[in-house]
Amino acid sequence: MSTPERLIESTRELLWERGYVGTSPKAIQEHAGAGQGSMYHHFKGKPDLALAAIRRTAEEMRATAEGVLSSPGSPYERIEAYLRRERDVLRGCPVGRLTMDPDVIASDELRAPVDETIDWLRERLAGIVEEGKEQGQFAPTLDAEEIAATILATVQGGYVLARASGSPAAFDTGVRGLLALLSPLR
Amino acid sequence: MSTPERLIESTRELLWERGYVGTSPKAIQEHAGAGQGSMYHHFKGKPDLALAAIRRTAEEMRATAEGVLSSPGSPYERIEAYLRRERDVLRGCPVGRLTMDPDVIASDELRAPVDETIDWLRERLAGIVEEGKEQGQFAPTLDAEEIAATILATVQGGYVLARASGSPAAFDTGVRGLLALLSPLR
DNA sequence: GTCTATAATTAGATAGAC
DNA sequence: GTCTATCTAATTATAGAC
Repeated sequence: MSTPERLIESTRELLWERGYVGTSPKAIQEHAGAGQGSMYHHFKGKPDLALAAIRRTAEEMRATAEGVLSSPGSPYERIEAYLRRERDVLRGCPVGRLTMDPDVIASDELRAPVDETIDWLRERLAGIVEEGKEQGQFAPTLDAEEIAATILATVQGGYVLARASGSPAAFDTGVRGLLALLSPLR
Repeated sequence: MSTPERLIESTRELLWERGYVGTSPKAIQEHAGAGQGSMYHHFKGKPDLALAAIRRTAEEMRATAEGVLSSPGSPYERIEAYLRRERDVLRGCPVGRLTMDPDVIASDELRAPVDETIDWLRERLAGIVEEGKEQGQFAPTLDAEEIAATILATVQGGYVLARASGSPAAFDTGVRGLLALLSPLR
């Protein structure tokens, strides 16, 4: 892997684990096996490198979600597949965790990829819920945008519950509750 | 206010805004108007002070939640009151945000108050859902523990959506979706 | 109890040799 | 492109005077 590549990938991992505030250029350099001069040659500084890392993480998450959401099956089944998809629950969401970072939120540039990804996901889910309403799988009284926000919030909040308790179980419990509420059988 | 008090209150505010990793002893001292020597006289160091701050924040959150959840009304109404209670949405949850802090999660002592508070809240909500099932307000097929986890996750995740978009609206949208799914009328 | 002095380490970056 | 040297400020303390 090229040096810029290693720097970006290292930044992605450290951002996921320690957030922006908790990630120092030195730590990135050590993790990437690159010198200081090398880092500042390829990137303007920490924000520049973080932006590249965040953009890539956001892109990847979107691709993963699209893969699950566009799979065959009924709207309910696709939402279930998204909710039950394998996740590294205790590591948290690599995109969502950035919203708790004061420096990311303070920068419009760094926040943009986060905002866009979550917004895209919400719209994508809303479309599927709408489909489900048309097919009679979901009650016509439900608001697709609202349900989409609830689904996303349950996932993002599930990470919080799991990390608080130190076990992925809490995530799954919350997901099962939501699926029960959404279930077309009830 | 006494110096230790001011130090604890300052730490609480900074932890809420910048997290543990992003909060320096110096920032705490400046915010509290206390000198360095003063801080190290009253507390062993940053972790000791943070523990006092986190414990108090957890206690306060529990008291606030109990106030809303023990108010008169049906189970659904009390859950609705909890979900709709006034919040400083864009600041995030002062307890939940700590779960994204690597140093808090790495320390059993610092994580304990967070874990206990969230766990207590989940049990408290589960009891109310159970009540609702007994009264026929919620379907008997629902699992109270699961629904409680979903409610808490929706709240915690709502903060994430709101901070990503920079607007409290996303929080409210997710809450409305959940209330629609829980509604005894549907 | 509070203050100042001191100190080892890191953060975040620039300059310039190679 | 990568490296080392250098720099300013901040971090997280400890020591000891007042």
